[in-house]
Amino acid sequence: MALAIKVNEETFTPRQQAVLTAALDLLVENGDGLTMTAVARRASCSKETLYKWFGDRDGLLTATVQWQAAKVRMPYVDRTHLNIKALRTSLEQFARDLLMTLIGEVSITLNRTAITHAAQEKDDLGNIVLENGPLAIRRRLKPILEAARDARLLRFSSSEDAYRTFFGLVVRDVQIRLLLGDKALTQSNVEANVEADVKTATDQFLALYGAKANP
Amino acid sequence: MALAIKVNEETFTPRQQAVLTAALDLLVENGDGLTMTAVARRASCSKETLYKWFGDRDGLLTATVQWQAAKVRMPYVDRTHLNIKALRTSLEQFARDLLMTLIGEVSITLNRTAITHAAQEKDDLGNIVLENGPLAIRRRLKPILEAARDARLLRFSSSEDAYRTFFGLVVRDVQIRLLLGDKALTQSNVEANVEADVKTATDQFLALYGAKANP
DNA sequence: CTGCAACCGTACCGTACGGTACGCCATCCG
DNA sequence: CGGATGGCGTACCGTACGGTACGGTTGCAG
Repeated sequence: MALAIKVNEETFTPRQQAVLTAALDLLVENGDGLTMTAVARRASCSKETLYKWFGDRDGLLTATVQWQAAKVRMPYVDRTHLNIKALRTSLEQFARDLLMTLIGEVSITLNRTAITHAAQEKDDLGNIVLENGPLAIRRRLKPILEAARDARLLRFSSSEDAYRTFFGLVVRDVQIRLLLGDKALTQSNVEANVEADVKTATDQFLALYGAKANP
Repeated sequence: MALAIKVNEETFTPRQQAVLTAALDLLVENGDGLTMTAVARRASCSKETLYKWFGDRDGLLTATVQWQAAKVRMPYVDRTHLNIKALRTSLEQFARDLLMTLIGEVSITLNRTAITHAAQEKDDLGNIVLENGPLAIRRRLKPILEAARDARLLRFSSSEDAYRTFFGLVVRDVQIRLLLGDKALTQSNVEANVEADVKTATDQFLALYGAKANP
């Protein structure tokens, strides 16, 4: 994963990370009303330093999103001992991780910021979030799906389609509703149902792609 | 709720609709860089008129989104002659409509604008888009699902869950990727696959919830 | 014709914010 | 101790944009 390397090389000093934390906090609190002055004040640094370190406002925004998005961790899955039980556990793990991540305030903020950014010609942030979100999941999940197919646990013609179906079954309309600020979907509300949703999504996925169910 | 009523009563004169069209065009072209001056120039009207008609920038934005979002039309479905074939056709119709709508530039723009708006404390636009998007679909689809259940064509315990599964199977990761500006997902690219995706999603939904498949 | 209302075009104001400049202090090195 | 570097705080500049004011024009009613 080229991006992870890039992120790792782009190493920020602790002081810089403090600044990025301040920026992220402001982003989460204040929506995208992120001003350089506010970040400087929050981080107790001068604007001049911000510009020196990050170039301009976009640079600061990009650094913040990049740094934060890279923190998303995918679950590790042992591909060597794949049986139906292990597969189910792995899928549930992925589903749980995906759901828990994208209902978090940080994820919502990052996605909103990136989408706002993409509304202009700029697609930097969009790509960063994509790369560390949906596409990262895809990269991690696909090999497992394919391994499961090789082990005759799953059946599908396109692992791409299988992945996307899994994504859809897990996420459903939760993300878009959260992004749009649906007040009927409080975070705690959703969080309480994560386990049930994870189980349902996994069951449904296995019903659709499990070897037995898909002759 | 007050909002839906407001939409129906809030009837715009042709001149006002021309202004809203100009605003929407600018929104689509220019991202959310919508300025009052630009709208006035595009619509050949004075800023004073804009403020007189719409109050302030937010009012104009709200009117634009409201007016446009209300144009989304749901397919009509005959609930009285439900058999498995009619149900499948209806579901495909819904899926096609949903997909075609949300991959359109207008929908993407509206959603982006609403999400940007929701990033601030404001959730006006978010609710409008929600109300005319996902929630409108839900309102239309749920009765059909329940009728199909009554006709023993579908089996599920919660029509809410069934609806959300359908949504997930149809939309998958398409919307979020488009909103984030994924360059790998051109509109024509997606559009070409709509029919296949519609069929797949419907098949999968019926496999999960069809009476035969779900004993 | 006259008055009036609506509306266009434009000039104008105030503010917020991105970006820069500068003075001051702390730490470090010779 | 003295110069230099890095960084804080603040003041400042320019611009873009939301919002207002005003003069000019059209169309209509009496």
